Amino acid sequence: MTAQILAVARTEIAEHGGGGLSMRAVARQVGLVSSAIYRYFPTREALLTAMIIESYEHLDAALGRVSAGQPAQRWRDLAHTFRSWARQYRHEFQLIYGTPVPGYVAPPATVPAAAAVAGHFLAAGAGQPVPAFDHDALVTQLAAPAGEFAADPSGMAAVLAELAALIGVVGLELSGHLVGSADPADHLFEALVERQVHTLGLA
Amino acid sequence: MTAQILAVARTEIAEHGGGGLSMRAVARQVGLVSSAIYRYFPTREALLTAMIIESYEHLDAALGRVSAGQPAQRWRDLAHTFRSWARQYRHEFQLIYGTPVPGYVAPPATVPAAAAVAGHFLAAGAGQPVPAFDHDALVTQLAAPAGEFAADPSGMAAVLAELAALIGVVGLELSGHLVGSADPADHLFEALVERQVHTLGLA
DNA sequence: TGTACATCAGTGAACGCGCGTTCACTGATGTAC
DNA sequence: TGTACATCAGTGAACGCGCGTTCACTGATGTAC
Repeated sequence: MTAQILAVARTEIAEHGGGGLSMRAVARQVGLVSSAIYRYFPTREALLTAMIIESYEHLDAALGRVSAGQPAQRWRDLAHTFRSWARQYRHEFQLIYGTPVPGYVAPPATVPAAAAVAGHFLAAGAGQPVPAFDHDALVTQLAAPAGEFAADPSGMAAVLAELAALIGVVGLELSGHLVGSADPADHLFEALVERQVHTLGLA
Repeated sequence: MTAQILAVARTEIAEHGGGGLSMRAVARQVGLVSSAIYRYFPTREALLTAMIIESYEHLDAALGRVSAGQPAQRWRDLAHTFRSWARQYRHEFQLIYGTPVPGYVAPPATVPAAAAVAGHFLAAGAGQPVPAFDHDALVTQLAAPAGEFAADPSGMAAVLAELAALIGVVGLELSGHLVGSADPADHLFEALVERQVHTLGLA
């Protein structure tokens, strides 16, 4: 039943976005009276949190299917998988990386799920120092988190910046900001990824 | 009166985000009865559109205050101005670059305002070819739009990608995704901008 | 095998709310003669 | 200077809606003796 609710909630989000997730609508579609859903999720916020975690795991799983290999190729594959996933599940992407749902604060439970996603990119790209991001203050700041991922701090900084770039391009693409210039964004994305491989020293 | 409505709508968006913009709430705060606001904006969507355009213009004005100078320094200044503006007016930033308000499609009227913002970055950074983005298909795709901005097509591609990176980092920062790693994001941003100056060939 | 009881998934009515939008109206201000 | 009329900003009641959440309840299923 819980699984059924999550499944319906997923389609609801796919249709109306995270902000439009309604307990009553979900209950309706799952064949329950509106109050019955509170037996499974005590609050709208709880359901939203579950959906966010699910989305991270969904993306994590997609990235997990990328085969190991040379770092450069692995980075390319991860990047393209990321974009494909985002295009296919745009509302899930936006649930995770878009504007936070108003009035909602992500509880700590979502952090590990988010970290797992970043982990794929860190594992592929943050193995070695990246000169452009090798600045004292930055390296100091990232020393501890980089340790957790067995990554180089400057490499981690670079990967975070490049992951942000991927998210940025995909976000612009999905929300139509590239219409009239680089839409469809295939070529732009391709070139960006190649530039990243170079910047990260994976080539 | 129209101006007063826009001002109140701005504070409402600052507080509740674009999705939470309510005609009744705005009317209330401007001292009108709820129906009276329809004399000024025929529809919630119309008010939202006005707000989006205002936000672009607001950002455009901030970027316009960046003094001319050497390309590298100009790019740095634009980038930092962009981030400061986004941090100061986070909901306006998200109104523009965040998840589209559900059910809302940006009308063509917003396009020139959006282009003006991009124009600052293009003027500063897209003056010359950028080898990493000098791919046939991409250059062909961007030939026409680059012409409108008197920019080099590969330079334009590079600037679009780098602008997306700025939006991406700022977006992650604002939505708390960097907590636990590169938050506050000052150092990361600094290093990113420096890397961009290099990638764009402005140094 | 049969009875008494606890558990628990689901029901249905109700709460109080805020929303976007319409519509017939009032009443002040301005214009024309 | 005075009257008639048009304009138009703002009013107030109402429409129909969907929402999150609570609460006392029914009724089936399972467990204990």
